[in-house]
Amino acid sequence: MGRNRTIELLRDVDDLPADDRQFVAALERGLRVLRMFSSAHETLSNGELSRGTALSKATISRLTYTLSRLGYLTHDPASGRYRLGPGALALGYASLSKFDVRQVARPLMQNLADYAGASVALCARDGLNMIYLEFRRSPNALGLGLDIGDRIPLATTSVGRAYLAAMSDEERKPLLDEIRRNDPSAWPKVRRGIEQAIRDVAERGYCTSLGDWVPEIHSLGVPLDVNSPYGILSFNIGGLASTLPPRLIETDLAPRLIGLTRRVAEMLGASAAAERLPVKPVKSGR
Amino acid sequence: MGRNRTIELLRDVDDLPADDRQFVAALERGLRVLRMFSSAHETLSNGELSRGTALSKATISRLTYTLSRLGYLTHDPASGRYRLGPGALALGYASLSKFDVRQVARPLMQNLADYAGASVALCARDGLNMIYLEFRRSPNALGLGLDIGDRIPLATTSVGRAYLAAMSDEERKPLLDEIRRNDPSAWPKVRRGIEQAIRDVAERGYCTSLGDWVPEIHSLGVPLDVNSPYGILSFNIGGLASTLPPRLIETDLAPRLIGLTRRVAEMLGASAAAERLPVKPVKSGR
DNA sequence: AAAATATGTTCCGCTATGCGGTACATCCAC
DNA sequence: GTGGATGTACCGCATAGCGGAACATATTTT
Repeated sequence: MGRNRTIELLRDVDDLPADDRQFVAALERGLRVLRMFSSAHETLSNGELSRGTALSKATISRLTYTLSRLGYLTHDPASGRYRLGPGALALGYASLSKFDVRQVARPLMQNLADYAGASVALCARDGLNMIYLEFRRSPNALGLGLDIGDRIPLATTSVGRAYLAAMSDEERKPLLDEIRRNDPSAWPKVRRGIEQAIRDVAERGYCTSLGDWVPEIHSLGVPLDVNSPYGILSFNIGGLASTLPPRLIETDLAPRLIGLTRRVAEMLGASAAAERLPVKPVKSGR
Repeated sequence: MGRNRTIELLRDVDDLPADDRQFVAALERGLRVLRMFSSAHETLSNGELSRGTALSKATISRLTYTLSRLGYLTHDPASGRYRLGPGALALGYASLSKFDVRQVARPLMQNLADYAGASVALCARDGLNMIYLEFRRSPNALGLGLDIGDRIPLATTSVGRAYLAAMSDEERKPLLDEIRRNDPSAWPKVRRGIEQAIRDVAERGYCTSLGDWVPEIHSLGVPLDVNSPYGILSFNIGGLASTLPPRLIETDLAPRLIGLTRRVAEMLGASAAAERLPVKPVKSGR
């Protein structure tokens, strides 16, 4: 039966088509737990995990036990709290390190961040979020305490909207559906923001979010449509509203961020080169 | 057995006490899959994964499907191969970024790497491996293509032995048992190396591995016994045998690496400060 | 050209798995 | 003390998810 035609978009957690004989739920649950750890929650207790993941206490207990045995979490016996262990590190870093857009973009991002007295980020999509791949900020910039690996919403941030604006209509459609389903009550407003962004990107090359996500934060985003394994990427400049007034964005920062994006895109002509090492069988010990 | 032409870093801690009512096996299997991806294997096919993890084809197929849906892997339809997706990144990076030993040590490590024309690494233990937390190398140094997040064996490398040397006898005991069980035939030789290292560290503050892991690689290691969430850490200098002759190590490099370690340890007086944010319940959507 | 290999996906029966309710054990605060 | 948290352990039961095999599909061999 050749019915597996659907494009593999990364459907986010939460909506499991339930009756999927292929889906390994226990794995998903375990990853839900790991996912809770971010720069905002360096350490978490079983209780917090249970609340944050909507999994039963017993289940969490088993999962944290398993993850600890495997080195993905470490347990602080004194506080009874967990934090990411050395094992977790290997996962993420491997993908980051060889990802050359970052190397190329980093110095330019730092310059612009310093110039604007704000922060500049490079993001990819992860479900209904945008995830920080690279992040530079001006030393004296105030802002949210974000860092590489953190996630921010897709629908209400400028990076997210820039991302959406760069997609083809067919790709965007299902994603918008999901956003709507995810929070129907917010949808009318969210939708307007996105449509505006699509127009803005088409006409001026950038879009904004002036307090649409966090009231006191302004930001602008520009998509980078380059052939990366993570698909479309996008840049933003973000900071306090007072630092980034609309006029400044429009006349000065937007052209600069667009320029940055253009230069990065140019520098990425020669990439690729996939090496494929053979993988030896592992003795099935156990 | 055959020559180790390709270095297999991913040997897992294969021996789990099996009958553990608390242990979630499906989760472990899924993580085994993610773990296969490293700087040596940027992309992998289902077949390679099946071989490398000793899991059945059907199981791998289900796991890669699940991981892809969740954004931890991305699938390249053309080649049929997987690579780590944006989701994976969030895991590792969160733990790395806030880990201040790295910030402190990095510049010193770079200096020493440049001076020695070799590479310098900071490692923690992950099962029976040492994992690279930070890594600096001289621009013109040849060596293994390692990077942050990669793993190398505990028992035959200098960092690993330095780590072992810094443990208390009671802690070390079970670990040594595990090493022995993991490869009984190699044990006599491995054991001698470790005992030598323990003596060396006690008497001179460092230990070496002169080709004990990879024939043409020499290295020396120094433990850093500081109160970190990852437990004991250790530094190494590593490079080609011709670059790191024993005499040079003994007279020049060892004192320098010990000095580096000492300085890092001193700088880490004022650390700690744990912030604990509350965790809001998640609407149990589903 | 098959035919032979190697690859990945799907199907399906069976059992071990892992889920969650409950009970138990601590630890706080008051 | 009691009441409210917290985390672990137990255990019955449904089902998740495992693996062998059948089925596709691509790649190479003859």
